[in-house]
Amino acid sequence: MARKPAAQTVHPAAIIEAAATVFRRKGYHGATMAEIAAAVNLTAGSLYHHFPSKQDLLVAVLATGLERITREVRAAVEAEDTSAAETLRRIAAIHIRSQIDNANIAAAVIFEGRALLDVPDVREQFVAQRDALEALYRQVIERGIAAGEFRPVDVGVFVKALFGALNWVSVWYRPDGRLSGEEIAREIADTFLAALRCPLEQTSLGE
Amino acid sequence: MARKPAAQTVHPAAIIEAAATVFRRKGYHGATMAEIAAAVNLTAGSLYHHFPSKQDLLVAVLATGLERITREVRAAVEAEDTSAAETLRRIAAIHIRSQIDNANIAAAVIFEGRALLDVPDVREQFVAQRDALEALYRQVIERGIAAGEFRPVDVGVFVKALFGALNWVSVWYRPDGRLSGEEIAREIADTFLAALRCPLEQTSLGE
Amino acid sequence: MARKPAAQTVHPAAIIEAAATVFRRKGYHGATMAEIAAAVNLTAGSLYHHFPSKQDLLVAVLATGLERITREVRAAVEAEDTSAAETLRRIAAIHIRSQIDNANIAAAVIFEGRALLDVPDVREQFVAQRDALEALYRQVIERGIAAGEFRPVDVGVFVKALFGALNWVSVWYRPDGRLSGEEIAREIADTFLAALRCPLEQTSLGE
Amino acid sequence: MARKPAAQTVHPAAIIEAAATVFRRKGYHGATMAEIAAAVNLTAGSLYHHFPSKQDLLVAVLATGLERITREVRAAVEAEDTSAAETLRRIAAIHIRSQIDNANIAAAVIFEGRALLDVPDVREQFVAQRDALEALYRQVIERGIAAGEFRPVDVGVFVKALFGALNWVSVWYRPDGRLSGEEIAREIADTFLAALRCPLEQTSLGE
DNA sequence: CATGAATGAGAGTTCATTCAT
DNA sequence: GATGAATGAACTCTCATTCAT
Repeated sequence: MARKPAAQTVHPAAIIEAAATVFRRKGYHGATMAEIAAAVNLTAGSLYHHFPSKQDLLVAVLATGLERITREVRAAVEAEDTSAAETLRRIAAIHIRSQIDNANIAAAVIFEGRALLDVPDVREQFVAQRDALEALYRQVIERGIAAGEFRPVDVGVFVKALFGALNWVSVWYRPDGRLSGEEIAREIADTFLAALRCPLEQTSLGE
Repeated sequence: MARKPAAQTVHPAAIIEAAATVFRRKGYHGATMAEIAAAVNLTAGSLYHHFPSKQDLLVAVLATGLERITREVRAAVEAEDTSAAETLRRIAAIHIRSQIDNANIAAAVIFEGRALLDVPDVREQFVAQRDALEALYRQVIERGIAAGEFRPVDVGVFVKALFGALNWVSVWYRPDGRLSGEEIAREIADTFLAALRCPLEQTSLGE
Repeated sequence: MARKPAAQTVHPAAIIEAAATVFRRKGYHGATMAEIAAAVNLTAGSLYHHFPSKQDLLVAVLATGLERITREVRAAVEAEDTSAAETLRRIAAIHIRSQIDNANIAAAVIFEGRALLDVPDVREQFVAQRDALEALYRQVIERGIAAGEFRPVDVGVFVKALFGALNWVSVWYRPDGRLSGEEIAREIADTFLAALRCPLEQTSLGE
Repeated sequence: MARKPAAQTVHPAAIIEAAATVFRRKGYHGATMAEIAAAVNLTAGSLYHHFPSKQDLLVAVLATGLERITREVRAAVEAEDTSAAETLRRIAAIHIRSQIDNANIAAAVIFEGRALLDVPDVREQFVAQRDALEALYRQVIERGIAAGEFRPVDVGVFVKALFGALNWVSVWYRPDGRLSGEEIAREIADTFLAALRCPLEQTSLGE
């Protein structure tokens, strides 16, 4: 009751990428194992030789995405060879490049993580990893403020706003758009750096 | 053996709110008609007396959310009684208040619209409505730049960044958090206004 | 994506009987929900309106079978209007009639209970019910011995042997066989009663 | 990266025993080739170098079990060196020892044979083998009756009852129980022998 | 209008079986 | 011989949807 062998070996990474692609297009619950499998020329059943469940696939996607960007951002943050402002530029560039180069996985991290939130087992790890990434951004802002490089802002809200602005790129970026990823990163970094350096008087003066 | 139906007439708005709540928690595909129905003390079958399909429910949720915020934002934008800066403050406050007061519907607008994107019929309307809202923000920025109130920025990217920062509130806001919605709105508006007013020289000087 | 209504209401008892029938023919694991459903003119999905899972169906079958026979046997045992020997005749008749009249359910009790043994939740209840039935048989034997009606035997083994002999009927009985259920019951009761009354010397003399 | 295969040649008998073990625990349909294979340190695929199908495994298990006990019982029956009573004692002991020493295979013979009943090919052979065994028991009873050693009983029912009592041991026997296999065998043999020798009057006098 | 039963189309998952290595 | 990857069929269970009552 079975038949044919198949192509070459399928790499886990390829499956993760395929899963992310489908998750992005359909959402976790809307995605089917068959569709993911087809994307790597497998049947649904065969997928189970590589991942024990759909949920594990999501976990793998999220972990991959978070690890990748966290590693890079951490390197930038820990390389204390430069000013906080320049560090912020760098990590904005990393963040956006990550969203463009690994668009599917990055989008899954942003939008599909929620599907794990009611699974206590995995929830913890995911939330921890996500918070760790955010903490790195917070660290940069705080360092800049401590050094007098930035004006004091509410770091909590500021970092969330920055995160929101950067993550949102994943929603609207189109490869054939007007601007490249670098340009977008520069614009966004400019915006937030301007906000961090601008003398308070200018800002708080309402009309 | 059956009893009289307990509740009075069910208002469509209540169903929409219920649907939004479930969509937010489970995602559109993860939500079930039974769960939505239960939230308004109905059974799945009864829901069909009010909405012809699950998809129509989503359409209603999204339309409701977008109309509500668009109406308010439009009023603020068209009230040309004040500066662009103040207008931007106002719409930030509206945007965030909307996300807090109608948290479920707002979240659905942001995260579940995607589920309609592969349904050509509805897609157009949703995208149009969404773009119309964004156009209002763009309008404010452009007016401020034209008036010399703001420094020239890349309006496209700037508005997306602002949108991202504001929408992201829906992800992290907790009613019992440190800051109120107004405070959050003020902080975010401050940030973007600072960026819009800051003399370019300061910003563009890298290290 | 759905269609037709159907016949009259399906009684849970009918589903339980249908399930027992299929369980008997194919075994619990070999049985399919579709097959059970078909036996009551339903589709597999519809079965879930009546029983939440296949396992629950088995639980219901077993509970039904055990309750039915236990109730009858208990009545016979508690009716202390007669000798132990007569009581034993009566419960043998009940046991076998139960296996003939409710052949499918009875067979399930005997052969499919095992499928529940690795489900701790249900295991307890099933084992308890089963042991309670056996205890009734034991009670009869013990009463007879205490009354001097029966010679002393190892009650534990004796009851198991009796149970085995009676249960085994479910394996070999054919409605079109040479003997009726009553006749079979009489033969088996005769056998075990003879054993209980025979002077020990006769038995223990080997050759 | 792979290592040398660890084990020496796998004996078919070991696989049969492993299969029986799993069959007993899970039932034929509940058992998986992977689980059976794992029990002999193989993978599912490798099992097919030894047995062409799961069904063949079951056939082998049943045949092994039936052959083994049949051979021993036949030897005891054909050794006409003793009385029918003593022969019956011997075969009861053999039957039970077989169920204890080869508990898994014996249980499979009793409970899993059913899985072959809808496979015409194999059905015949299995049923024939099973009936042949039963015929040996019948032979002993008939010889005893013919010799006047036993009172006349309905041989058909009597043998089924004996079989049931003996087979049932496989359900309840625990190695750490109160009685040894020999003791159980003696008790059961005592019971049936008593029934066979008891003067009819004693038994047939009901109340 | 409300309901519950029914449906049928999957969805995720399992598994016996095959086969290239 | 052994292995692991692959397959496809089947299975349990879910769910949007329909409709008689």
